[in-house]
Amino acid sequence: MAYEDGELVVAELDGGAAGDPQPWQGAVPGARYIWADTTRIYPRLLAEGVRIERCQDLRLCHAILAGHDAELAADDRWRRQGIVAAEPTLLDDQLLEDQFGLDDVVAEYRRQQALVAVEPGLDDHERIRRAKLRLLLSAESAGALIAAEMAHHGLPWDVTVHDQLLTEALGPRPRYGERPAKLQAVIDRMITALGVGSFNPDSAVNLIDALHRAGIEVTSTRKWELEKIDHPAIEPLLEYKKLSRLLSANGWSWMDTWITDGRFRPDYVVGGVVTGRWATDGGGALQLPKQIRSAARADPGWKLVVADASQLEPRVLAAMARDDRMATAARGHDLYQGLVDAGVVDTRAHAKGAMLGALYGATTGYGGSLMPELIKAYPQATAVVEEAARAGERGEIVSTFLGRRSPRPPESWRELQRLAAGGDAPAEEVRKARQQARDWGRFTRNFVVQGTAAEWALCWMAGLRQLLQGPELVDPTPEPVEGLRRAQPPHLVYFLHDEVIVHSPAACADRVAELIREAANQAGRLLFGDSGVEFALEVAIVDNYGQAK
DNA sequence: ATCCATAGCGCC
DNA sequence: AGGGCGCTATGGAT
Repeated sequence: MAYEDGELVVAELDGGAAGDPQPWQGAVPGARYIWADTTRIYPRLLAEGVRIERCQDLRLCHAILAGHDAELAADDRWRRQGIVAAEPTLLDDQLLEDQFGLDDVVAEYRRQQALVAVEPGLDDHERIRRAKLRLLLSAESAGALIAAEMAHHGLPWDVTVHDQLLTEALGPRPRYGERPAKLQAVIDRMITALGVGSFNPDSAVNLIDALHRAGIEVTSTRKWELEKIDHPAIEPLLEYKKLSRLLSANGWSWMDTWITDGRFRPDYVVGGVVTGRWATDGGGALQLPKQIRSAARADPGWKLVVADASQLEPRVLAAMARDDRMATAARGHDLYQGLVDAGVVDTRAHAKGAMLGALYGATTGYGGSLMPELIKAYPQATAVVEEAARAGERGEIVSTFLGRRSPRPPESWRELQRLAAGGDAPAEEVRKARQQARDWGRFTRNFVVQGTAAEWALCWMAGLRQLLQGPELVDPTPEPVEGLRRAQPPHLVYFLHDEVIVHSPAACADRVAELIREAANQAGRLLFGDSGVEFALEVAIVDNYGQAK
């Protein structure tokens, strides 16, 4: 079932009848495993205690390369939908095996390699483009391994603490179908204050109707609209919204569904966002509210090492744009303060507003109004996002630093642009077309920075994962007494765009913190070489996640 | 009963 | 006003 060719090791998706010896009796050291889909294979290996050092995930790499090669893109067997159904069944497994034989895996690998190989006769520009793509393919594939390993280990989660938090906020866990006592009390307070009789506060229609009957003129029930109103019912209403959100999104049923054996195991979806960010499939791991983070607790004798990159996106922008002046502002720990110190803006809040405005495409507010200042001070960096926005407005594709490409605007978008460009289009259509073009421009503007930041984060994690396998951290003692868990080295357990958590034995947590910083520096150099940009981190060694930040 | 869009809000 | 997501509940459509 395994095919070896130098460093190339091809592993079939699955093979043989139940009971046959599996192809992996252990990982081949140093080998790069080439396979169709990490999510299909690696969880099973991890369950057997097998850890892989490197892989190439052909499905993920296909998705990236499809933006570069039309012929490859046309082979839609490799699209995610073709490989993983929402809920895979045994039939899907069978179809998959019929669809992808070993030959298909080898052929796809060869085809992908041909697109990124450095061959004689290529000019410098093309060599660099290919080298970046190779790095992106490795980083994405490493991400696939890391996501599976995170799911395997899980974020340590204390359901007792979680239950206490919920009980404190909402009252004791109610019987099925009932409202927690404190939640009901808040509703009662609100209804009394409104004085219009009982209604269902979960229904936006009922709620807005009740507010109107009480003489409160609102057009929506959004928090920020309600906050402006002076009425005794507003305070309990906002409190209700907060509590009901906690209950429905991260309450007891979430706990029952997502916490098993004291671990939170969300399904990360590598490359699940167009920009290259990860998504999750269930569990909402990327929206874990601060309210309940203290339930994420290290095991006894262990620590959580929590690290997040400070102002990652502005730093990434400075590095990818080779903007030395912005790199200088990023030299300190606080890039926004750096902008103030450089005399570009007067306050840190303004610096942050201006920076985020540049990244997201603000046109009004002080974010928008400070753009001229920012452009004057940092022409290099701002040109990168401005050009990306202009390209998007023209319907062009933009690219991250390593070469992940943005999607084409939809056909309906192109149609409207063509119509508006025609000359005799109604003024209303022209206005809509212009609006739509600006919207797409904001998307492409943000794409290049968000996507490159995602690449930095992948490289950071991939490097860290390797450093955590260093001999100093891996306990070499043999398996202890039967039934006891083997001593584990520190391992990644959580990822949130620009933040990681490592679960580490307390004794080596300090060293882990150093390695996280080292990995951040390495990632910066790996992507951008000697850009002069520091990738500052906030690192905390804590017992629970709530103590960080 | 099931699908889909929307409102609203959590995270970066 | 702005970028990217996922999740829950609601309510209309099928």
